[in-house]
Amino acid sequence: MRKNEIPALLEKNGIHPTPQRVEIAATMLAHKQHLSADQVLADVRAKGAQVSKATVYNTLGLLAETGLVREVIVDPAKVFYDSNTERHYHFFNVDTGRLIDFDADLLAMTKLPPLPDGTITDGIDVIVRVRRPENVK
Amino acid sequence: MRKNEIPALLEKNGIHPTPQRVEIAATMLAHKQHLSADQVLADVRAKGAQVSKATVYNTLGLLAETGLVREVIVDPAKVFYDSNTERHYHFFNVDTGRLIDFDADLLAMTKLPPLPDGTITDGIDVIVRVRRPENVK
DNA sequence: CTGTGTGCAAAGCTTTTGCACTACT
DNA sequence: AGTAGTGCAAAAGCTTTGCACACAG
Repeated sequence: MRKNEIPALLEKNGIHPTPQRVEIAATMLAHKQHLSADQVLADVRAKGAQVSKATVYNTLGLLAETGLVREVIVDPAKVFYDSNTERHYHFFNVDTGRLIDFDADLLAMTKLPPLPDGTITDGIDVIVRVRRPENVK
Repeated sequence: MRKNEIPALLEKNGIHPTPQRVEIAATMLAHKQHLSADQVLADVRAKGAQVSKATVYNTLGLLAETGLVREVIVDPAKVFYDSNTERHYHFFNVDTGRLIDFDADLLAMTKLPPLPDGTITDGIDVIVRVRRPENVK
């Protein structure tokens, strides 16, 4: 996604495109990637933009609400934001902290259990935790 | 599990059964349940035991390492510890923060994608996020 | 001039770390 | 006395909140 398309995209999703928000969204949406909040902060600062950590969090929250990015919760230490919004699941390498996508079609989930009463599905996360073999603890 | 069985259980898993650890393990393993660290702390304090938050964290970490409890990461705000160690997955109600087990057999996962090179599976988490219908944002 | 919306400093959490202390050898 | 292991106060780190400011009507 090119940066000059960002303001229109934000507007279309009901987000007022301020300079900080455009910068943050441009960083997130440049490629399909997984970034933590402080990686985003480092990236936008590296480009010379002046943004606070709080604004990064708030903006990523907005993007997540509108579905432009997705929160991935695998590591207690920090949330990842994923700019790949297609149906997919994740490998999480517990040794390296690295997150890798895999297409939802590669995992056949044929039946689902009955949902708790009075609820509807909001999303399904599948996390395959992997590590290197002979991992000496 | 009865409390007087706890010390032997800990010992069998290579954990020296100190009074604090026994108290924490007894709370966790009393029923199949999901507790956060500070719920555990509140419980053991309610029983009159004198334990610090740090010890609760360290002990839950030990229990998780030996497989007596399982970490469940669904909520960025806090980790849950699950005393149900059988194969199962989770519903997570995003409105209430409530976590509900469902048996692994209720979800048929017939194929798995090829793992990243040089890794082996460490575990698979499935989280079905649910919410109440007509949730007005 | 008033009201809505934005960005950020500061506060609030959860979790980790380093150290004093204990309990054995 | 020396050593290994334990519990906790304090530190660290991530995330949220409340407020000052800016801007539109």
